[in-house]
Amino acid sequence: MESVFEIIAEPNRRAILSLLASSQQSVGEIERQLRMPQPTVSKHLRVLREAGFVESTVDAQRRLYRLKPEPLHEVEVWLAQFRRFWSAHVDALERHLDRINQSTPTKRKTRKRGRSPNRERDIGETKCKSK
Amino acid sequence: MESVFEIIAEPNRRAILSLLASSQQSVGEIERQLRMPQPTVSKHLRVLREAGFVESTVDAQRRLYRLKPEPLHEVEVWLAQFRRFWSAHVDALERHLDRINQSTPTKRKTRKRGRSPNRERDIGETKCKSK
DNA sequence: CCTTTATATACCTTGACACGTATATGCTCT
DNA sequence: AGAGCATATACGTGTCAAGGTATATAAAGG
Repeated sequence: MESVFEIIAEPNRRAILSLLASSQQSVGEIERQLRMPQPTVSKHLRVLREAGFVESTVDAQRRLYRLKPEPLHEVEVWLAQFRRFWSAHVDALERHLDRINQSTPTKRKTRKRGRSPNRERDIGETKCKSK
Repeated sequence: MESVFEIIAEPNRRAILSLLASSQQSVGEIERQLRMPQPTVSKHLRVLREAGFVESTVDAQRRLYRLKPEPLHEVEVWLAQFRRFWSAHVDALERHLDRINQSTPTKRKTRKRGRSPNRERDIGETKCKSK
């Protein structure tokens, strides 16, 4: 269990984090709200704690867990490199349309040599050129 | 292989995505730049493709892969609920200090009944009060 | 055609991890 | 001290995914 990304890959852990985003919770409260068995909660909390996602405070027999944002920030940072693509959604679509409609979308060394409009075998693929 | 988060949990896949963030690449280029065996690249690309992270374009025998941002945007959206914590780093620290210094942090039905300052067994835990 | 290049897939093995069940630890209150 | 609650941990089990190796598919070029 190394990376931050593996930690948040688990749905239950994400649910716990989301819950703690609103406010700190005891194990029992998490258990009830998320409807998962107590050992499961404890084990996930352990993982989250050791990874620095949460910290706990002892309150009598209870333990109150609250969020620590640092590891999530790490995800945010990784994600930042793609941020320019969000706004580029429409742009990308346009460029895509260009690509399939015309023959000189961007820089291309080889250019169209006449191909028949036969389908690809792999779905999801877009034939763009041939030579 | 369901969720977007499981997809990006894999380090090699994240590397591929990062690489594609700069520009589209052929399988061979990815293979060389990331120093991973070709079947590995192909398999990860397959996962990424089926999850909508990338799309491919046929260029002769090559396949050019490029990024599709939608699934990553999904991560961004999930992450948004924690965004207020980034700036709250310092705030959280302050609140924490408050908590360990005073005796009535929030609502508490039972109140202090005199306890000795013995340490917790679990490291990483912060004793905040006792009763 | 046959070879080379590029990419995809099949098969197998291995290891990690999530879960359930049972149990341990620790605290509180009477 | 004993009962009961809250949380943590140990253990056994099944599943699934990642990696390696080998092979299939397909296009290019001589």
